[in-house]
Amino acid sequence: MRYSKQREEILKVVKSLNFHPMADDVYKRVQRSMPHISLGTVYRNLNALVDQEELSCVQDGKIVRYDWETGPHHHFRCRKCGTLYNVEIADEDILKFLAEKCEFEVKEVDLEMTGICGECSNGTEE
Amino acid sequence: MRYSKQREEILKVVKSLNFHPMADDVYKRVQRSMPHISLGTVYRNLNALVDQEELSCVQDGKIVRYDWETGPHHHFRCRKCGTLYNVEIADEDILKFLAEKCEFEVKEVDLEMTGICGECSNGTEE
DNA sequence: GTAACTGCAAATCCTTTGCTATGGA
DNA sequence: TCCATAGCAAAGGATTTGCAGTTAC
Repeated sequence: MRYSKQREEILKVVKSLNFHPMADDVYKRVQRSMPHISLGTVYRNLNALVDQEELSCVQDGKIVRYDWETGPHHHFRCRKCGTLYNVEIADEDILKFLAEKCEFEVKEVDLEMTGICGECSNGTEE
Repeated sequence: MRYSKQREEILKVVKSLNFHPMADDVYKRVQRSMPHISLGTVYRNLNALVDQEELSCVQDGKIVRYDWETGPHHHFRCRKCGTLYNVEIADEDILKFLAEKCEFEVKEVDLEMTGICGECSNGTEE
């Protein structure tokens, strides 16, 4: 893959954000430094970066969100604020657990957990 | 919600299928007995049935698939044939497992498992 | 009778694609 | 130079919505 200033900037933006942006979020951010960039270029590069495993992505309802984290990981969604958090749980533990519980031979798992995050439960609990 | 012949037929069709149909699959099937039904009506009724919890749905990439199973359950996708199977695993077991592994207080989990299903591994294994 | 529901078509949203121009190696 | 990549705009697919006519109750 050939170098491009646009792709470099797109990658930098996703890695700099502390949330899981959708393509349009990335587009708006990159526009600040590259006003002429097109949305198509953003989509093409995000897809390329996911293919190269420099980024990963999560399906969030109908839309795709991008994720700076490329290693195997799972997601926790806060019911209150909607934030999507990355959660690291060793896959081997989950697979071992599932081996006992599931009739199929599971090779890979994707977990989406839901609950209330720490931020949102502050003051509510204690 | 008022009765409608269309909704009754749509529900019947989803419950009769042994796969997870997308709206258009349902539309095509219902058309056999109701040639004038519109795709909009199918979408509206599928959404209504999910709201009423007479059906559930699964996000499958960009599209929504409908599911005759309304109780809590998970999904296993075969890498080879693409079939989406329903899997019943007691949520309490998973939540107990996750309580130890995850920093968040998980209230709900959604598992998407991947592997090769029995049908597809026949002959390959043994 | 009247609100909810239908069919139809247009609109919407996110995403991809075709095309010509540009720029990295 | 040459081909991958950019920008732009048009097309695409799944889904929703607006509206006028129809139907359940």
